[in-house]
Amino acid sequence: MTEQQAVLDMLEILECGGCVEPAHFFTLMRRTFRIAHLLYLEAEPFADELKICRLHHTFGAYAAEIYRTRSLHRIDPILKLALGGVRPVEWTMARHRFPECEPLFQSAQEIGISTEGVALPLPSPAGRMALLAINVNMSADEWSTYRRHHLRDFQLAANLFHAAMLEHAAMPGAFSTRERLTGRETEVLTWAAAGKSYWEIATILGISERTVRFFMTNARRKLNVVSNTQAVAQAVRHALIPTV
Amino acid sequence: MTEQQAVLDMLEILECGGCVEPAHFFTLMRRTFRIAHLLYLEAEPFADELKICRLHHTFGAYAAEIYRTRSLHRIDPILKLALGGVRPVEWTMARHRFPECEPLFQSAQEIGISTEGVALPLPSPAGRMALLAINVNMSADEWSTYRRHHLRDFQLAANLFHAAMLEHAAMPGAFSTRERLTGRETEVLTWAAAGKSYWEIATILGISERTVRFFMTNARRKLNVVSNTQAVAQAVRHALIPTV
DNA sequence: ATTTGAACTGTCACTACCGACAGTTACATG
DNA sequence: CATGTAACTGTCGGTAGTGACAGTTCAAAT
Repeated sequence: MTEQQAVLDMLEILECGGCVEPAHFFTLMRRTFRIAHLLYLEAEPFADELKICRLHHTFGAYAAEIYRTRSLHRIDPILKLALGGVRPVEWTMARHRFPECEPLFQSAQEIGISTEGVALPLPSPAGRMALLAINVNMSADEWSTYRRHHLRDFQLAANLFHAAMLEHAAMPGAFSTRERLTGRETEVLTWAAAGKSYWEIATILGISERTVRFFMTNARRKLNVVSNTQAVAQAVRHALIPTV
Repeated sequence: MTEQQAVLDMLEILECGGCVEPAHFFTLMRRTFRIAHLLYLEAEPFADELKICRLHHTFGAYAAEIYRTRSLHRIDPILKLALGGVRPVEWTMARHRFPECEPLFQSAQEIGISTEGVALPLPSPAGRMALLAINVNMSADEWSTYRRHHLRDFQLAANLFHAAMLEHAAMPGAFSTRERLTGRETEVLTWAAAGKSYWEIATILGISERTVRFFMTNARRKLNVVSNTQAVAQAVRHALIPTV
């Protein structure tokens, strides 16, 4: 019961935003739970590539070196599953479902890293994804029980830490200087994103082609872009127009 | 402790994917916890509008009617906060921070709905957002303690249910028929999304303008679209190109 | 009552885009 | 060796997009 109390206390600390340092969070987690290692990754997935935005972990430089030099990210099923879904990914489950990823787990064993753990997907707004991977030094049975009791703690802790990370570094604030688009500008952009030409949009909206171009020009100016194509890319990225 | 057991059992049921019916999930939640009402909303936010994709709740038709006729969605701070962030939103906190939303809480009291609760943001891939709102019939003190103990359960349950909903209806499968884009096609699309013309892209990539058009044509064909603008919109939506 | 912003329209000249024609080269896979 | 895929290039003719010129109308806000 005193353990329960420690967990609740830790979650309260996290919720009050008292933890934006990854190292601090990792220490807190390892002190509260029987966790061997932690990894937090924020990335932008596109096609089958990954653009890493933030990466923090406790596996050490040597493990990272091994992972990089052997290009293990190419076969890592945990990355694939966690950044592509919203459900917790059990490491052993991933291992059995993707036989081609054996080199990854064998490399881990080589350098003395356990192969039991779970990865929690943390979807973020704006198409980015993150994950918190938790690695434990336990037997399969032990882990099964431990996981059952603490997955909820892991999930909430991960969410709160992720929230703190996002709020902390939401600073790139390049989009605040943006003028608001009017209703017509949004409509015109929406139809352009659907592949309609000026003439078609004019017909759809029941206005003249010249007027469509007028709205589009205003939209380009407000978005600070040089072509309709770029305007639509911006609008989709910043969720300024709905999916049709 | 038997209550703890019930909670763990419920979470296990959810994790095994045994619950994709919202009504079923709501019943399970209300049986396991002291919850008055639940609401699950999946929506696509754009500008300050909302496109509702899925909505399930237990508040009843009358409450929904009141909410709609009085346009309470316009002032609802819970929608705004939960669909714009990743941190749990406490109802009373929202009420105090946004004085202009009083009509919402007064309407709730009018029809006998408690004003204590929490909303859990559930970010989804592809720019969509969802939330699970939990409404309880408790005094502020009671709720404070209850919430402290069970927020982690709510969060995990919400995540697992949300995952089940996404997996269940990911079927609109319009994008599975899509051919994979090659490296050059992706590059060309990326630069087009950045507002570059064919000539500029050709210069950047060190190839002829004709070749740029060749790649773009292939990309349009593969994406089944009619213009570069539409191609870029599609590519951004399906996360086929990185943010530059 | 004036100002502001959104919605709307027209013409001209230039540039960018797009489809259809018809190819070459290099590399991997069966 | 054949097949396939990616990367690459050229030309022609038509359509679409873009900037700069110069306006009107209507409703809401100051």
